[in-house]
Amino acid sequence: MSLRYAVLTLLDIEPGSGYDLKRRFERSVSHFWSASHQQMYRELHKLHDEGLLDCTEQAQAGKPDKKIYSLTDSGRAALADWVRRPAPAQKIREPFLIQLFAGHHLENDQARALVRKQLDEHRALLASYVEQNERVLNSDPALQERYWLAHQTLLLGIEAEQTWIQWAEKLLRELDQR
Amino acid sequence: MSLRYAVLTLLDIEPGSGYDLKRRFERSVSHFWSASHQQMYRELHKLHDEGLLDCTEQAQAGKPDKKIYSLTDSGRAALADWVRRPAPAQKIREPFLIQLFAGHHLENDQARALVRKQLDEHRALLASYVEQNERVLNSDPALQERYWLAHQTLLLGIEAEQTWIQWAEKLLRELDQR
DNA sequence: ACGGACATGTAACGAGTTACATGATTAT
DNA sequence: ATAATCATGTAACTCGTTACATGTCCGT
Repeated sequence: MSLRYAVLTLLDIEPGSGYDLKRRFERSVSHFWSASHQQMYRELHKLHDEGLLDCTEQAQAGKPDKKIYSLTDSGRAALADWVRRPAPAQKIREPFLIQLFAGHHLENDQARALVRKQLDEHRALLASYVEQNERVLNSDPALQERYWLAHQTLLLGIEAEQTWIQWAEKLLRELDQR
Repeated sequence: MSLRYAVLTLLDIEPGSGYDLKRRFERSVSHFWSASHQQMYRELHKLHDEGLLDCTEQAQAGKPDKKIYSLTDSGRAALADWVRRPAPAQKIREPFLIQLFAGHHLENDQARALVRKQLDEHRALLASYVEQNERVLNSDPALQERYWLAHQTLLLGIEAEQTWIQWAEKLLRELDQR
């Protein structure tokens, strides 16, 4: 039930098409949500059917038509209502940690290869969050004030990645010594 | 595709029933995986049909019969094979952070209530991980050595929760000042 | 008498992934 | 020519949640 509110939140901040939304999920909220374009289109149709979104088609020169979605009054009401009810805690599901948990099947160098691979991915994530953070810090102070709470989510993403990376680096050092 | 390997891993360490497994998910791997009993039974049936698990029924005095599952040779082979292939990175989906992202719909005290609620839950998680950790540290050193890598996953869980809690406490202090 | 732990399941639905499908424009 | 970006979609499948269903034993 949360995807719909993620979509409503982004469209509330700024209306856009399914394609726009997909990019915004990748570039601005990837530290706490992800969704494929198939999910977007399905969700947008459903929200439109339920009257939470308006849709206007926009012709473009040299590009396919766009369907621009924006919140209706009942969409804004649904979002404002959901936002203040405590959300269910996320359930963690981390395949890599299953692999370590089954680690007695792994040779030392295989374990190191797995950890190094994850470490690369998490370092790349951290770098992209830090970059995003710099863009925020260079933006209009009035906007920064308006989206101050939203920005806190990015700071959590950064700290979480740093913790992860430190843990993995320590683990690699210990694996090297065995 | 990862639930099946989580199930295989736990049954590889020690055979058991669906009910046992459900408890072990809650008590020993909840820091990286969760699953309901319905998922267990479905997955166990599937793995049994595919020949990765053996099943023997065990009558019990005063309790319902148990179906004890254990890995077949091909089950162990499937696990050993999967374990060394890099797993896909987890996709984060955290409903609470959507709520903060839509935080311009929240009054200051509503935001504080949401954060405090999450903080309580994360503190409870941390306490349960710390308790688990103490049980591990008091266990047979030979087992600790055998499951050293598995134990590292718990240490990550603990550090991740500490990071989360520190972030939330700081956020609460800042919300108090506004 | 009632609730909690033990033990196993079915059915329906919602969420997420993978594969397939189409078609224009722009840059190499 | 060929790939990348823009733009929208369908179909089939797996995974995860919620609700329903049954029955025993044990403690209070």
